[in-house]
Amino acid sequence: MLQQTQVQTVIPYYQRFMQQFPTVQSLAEANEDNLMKAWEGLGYYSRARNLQKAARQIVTDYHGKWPQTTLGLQELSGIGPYTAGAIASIAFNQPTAAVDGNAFRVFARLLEIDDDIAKPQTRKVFENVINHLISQERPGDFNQAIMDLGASFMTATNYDTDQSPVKAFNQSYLDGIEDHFPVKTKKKRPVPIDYFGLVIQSKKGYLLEQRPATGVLSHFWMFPLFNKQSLTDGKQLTEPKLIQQLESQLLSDFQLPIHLRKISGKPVNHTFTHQKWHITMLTGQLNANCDLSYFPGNWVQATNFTNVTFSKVQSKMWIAYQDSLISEA
DNA sequence: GATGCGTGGCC
DNA sequence: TGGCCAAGCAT
Repeated sequence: MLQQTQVQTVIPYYQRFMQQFPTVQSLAEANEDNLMKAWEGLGYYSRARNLQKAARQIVTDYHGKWPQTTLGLQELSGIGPYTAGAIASIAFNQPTAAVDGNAFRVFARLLEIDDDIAKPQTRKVFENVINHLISQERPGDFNQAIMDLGASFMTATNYDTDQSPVKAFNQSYLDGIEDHFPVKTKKKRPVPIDYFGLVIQSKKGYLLEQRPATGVLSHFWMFPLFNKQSLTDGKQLTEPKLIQQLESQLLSDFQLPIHLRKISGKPVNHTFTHQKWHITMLTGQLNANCDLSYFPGNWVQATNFTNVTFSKVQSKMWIAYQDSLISEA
């Protein structure tokens, strides 16, 4: 849970999760819907699937006994160099580095290491240094202390090194160049993508579509999204023309005769690490007698939405739709 | 080795 | 608002 996620965010999820799945065995046997529901809102959902895979590996391949070395631990799904080091040092007292973002930041500043921490190969530099410095007696406490330093006095921005207990060892601070470290190249901006989001209701419920097994929000059930770019085949069309195009596509591809209209209110925006979605919400009435079975999705009553795991962007679309009903009433 | 993968908080 | 950041990993 703590991979790329702050402790503050994780704590309530962790407590609920451990209550629901108290043992490796229980996690291995968990129902997928329950698992995803327990993870709902935490993000990076492949972590949940990998966690269960790892539990199943431990039960079946390791007969319930954890591997205890960094190399052995990395055989488990979802466990990479950092997590393996953290488990090996904290749980099994192995004197091995756990290099996370905190460790990068702390040691880059302490030792003025100017390798670009955005590059994968740089991790080896830090592992080498830390494996020479780490306490042989209390390796877990050592790694935790580094992470706590990085999360308190030596944060990425607004750090307060003057109050730090290790300032006397902080070379970049002593040299007055702490703001030069760590060196980290910038990430690309999220790519903007325009969608229509469809809220279509029949007597059987709202139409939800399952996203493919790969890519953003894989496996999640959402209101159907249509990429405007692929809808027009690259051509520039006015919005009414675009909506007409979508209507005819729904009819020809899925036998859904429908008149679409924009809902009131603002479009839904949602930014992921690499994509920025701008969703124009549409709704419309279906002909009561049309056959609903051609569209590759499910019709779900709103009363059953609590049983479906919603991503943040799906929640936003649902809220936007409900708000539009209120303001139009 | 670069890219994709969520969400929330901060300024 | 937009950019950056957060106890990274799989492909």
